[in-house]
Amino acid sequence: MTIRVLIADDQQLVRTGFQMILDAQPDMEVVAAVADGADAVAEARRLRPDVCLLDIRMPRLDGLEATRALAGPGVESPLRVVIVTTFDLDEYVYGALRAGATGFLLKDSGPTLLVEAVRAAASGESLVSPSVTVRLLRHLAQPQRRAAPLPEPLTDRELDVVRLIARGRTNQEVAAELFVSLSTVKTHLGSIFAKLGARNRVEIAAWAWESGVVS
Amino acid sequence: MTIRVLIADDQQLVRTGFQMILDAQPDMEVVAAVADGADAVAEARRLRPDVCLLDIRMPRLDGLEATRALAGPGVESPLRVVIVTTFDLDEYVYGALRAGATGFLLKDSGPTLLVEAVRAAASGESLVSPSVTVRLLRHLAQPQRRAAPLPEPLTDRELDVVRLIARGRTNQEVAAELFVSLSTVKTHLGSIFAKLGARNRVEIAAWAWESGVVS
DNA sequence: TCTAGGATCAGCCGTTCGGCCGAGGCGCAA
DNA sequence: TTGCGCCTCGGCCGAACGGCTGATCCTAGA
Repeated sequence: MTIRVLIADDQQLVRTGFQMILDAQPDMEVVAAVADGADAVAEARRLRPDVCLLDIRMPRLDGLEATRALAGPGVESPLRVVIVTTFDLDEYVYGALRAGATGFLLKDSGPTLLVEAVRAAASGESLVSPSVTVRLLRHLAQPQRRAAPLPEPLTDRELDVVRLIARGRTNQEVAAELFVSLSTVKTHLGSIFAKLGARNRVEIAAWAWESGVVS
Repeated sequence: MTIRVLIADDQQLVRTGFQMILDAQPDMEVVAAVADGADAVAEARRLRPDVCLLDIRMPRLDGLEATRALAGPGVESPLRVVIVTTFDLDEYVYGALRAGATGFLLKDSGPTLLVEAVRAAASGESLVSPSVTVRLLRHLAQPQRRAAPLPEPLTDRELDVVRLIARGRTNQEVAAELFVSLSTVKTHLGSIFAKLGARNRVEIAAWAWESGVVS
């Protein structure tokens, strides 16, 4: 089963470079190599390749718009898109993910990663450049660490209350769901207010969302 | 500059396999290969390798605990830890990230990715298994898409109110910050309640956090 | 054994919330 | 011009919230 790849980049050298790397793989075949986003969308819809390698900076239609057209939310049969770009700006990365990209590669990644990224994308998986990944992981790990600067740790029971409060339950509902009385809930809430320094239940909810206690 | 690697896995075959792969690289050297987490922490502190490859399932101290000890929040000079495991459970992945891991590899990844992951970790970057990455990216892309299913679109002014409510402001404070009267705030809130189908202000706040209106 | 902390409950009381009524001004489009 | 939607404001009222004091029970640790 050969992996059919479409390449879109406005620089001729990059196109042929990628093509040589991929065609050297026994299980890959470059079915199209175009120079702008509009052509990429047209050819991709016609040929339906397994993986589309898209540059971001392209004439007529940039790579993010093209990604939206090929793999964005609402597209009925989305294609696998790997964004390949020189710049690892955060806005590019998140823009690409939101647009529906499967992978995100920097052009300084080396041929090994390019091949691996295409292979991963073809099977519905994702390979992202290590230098980009490290920032993404920081993003994912961050909200959990912000849970540290809690002045005093909440007890398990208090966390139960916090989770329900954060979902919009009233004290009465929290009491019912935890099988305790309204008074008990209010007592726990009092401790939570004191420990978090919150002034009202919404501040408790906001803390819960920020710190990852609920998600 | 050779990359010094520590391997921790309770299975002898896995240890030697990893060691052979890494020692075959001209720029890598395995400085220790241990069978449990406690030894891993001790040896890592003594030898201070550039990268630690840790399995999750290990006797005495599991990989996540070991990661916390070597790279967790609060550690003064954290080491680079790559988690290598058979299972790609979500709880493992997020647990590893929260514990401070730099990378996350599955054992079915192939030698190429292992080498690349070590190289990435050594330079402070992150390489994560493609099958894991695809789920992480979905997590990152998700909150933006969930902003769509709002029953009726809120007006700009209503969004102003929502943002402040979600941060725990009282109606009085919202009024002051928006330079309007308390009555106006309550009117806006009424519209917001109707449009979102919320029953109380915390549900408004929860919607705001989930949909990405505030972050 | 005594003690400290967590979980459970009760009542009181002032404040805030949220629903409901009504009203006026403004800009835009039919 | 006549709507319509949005923003602005006021008052009323019941329900929910949040602070307070005080109490019992249980478990873990000194």
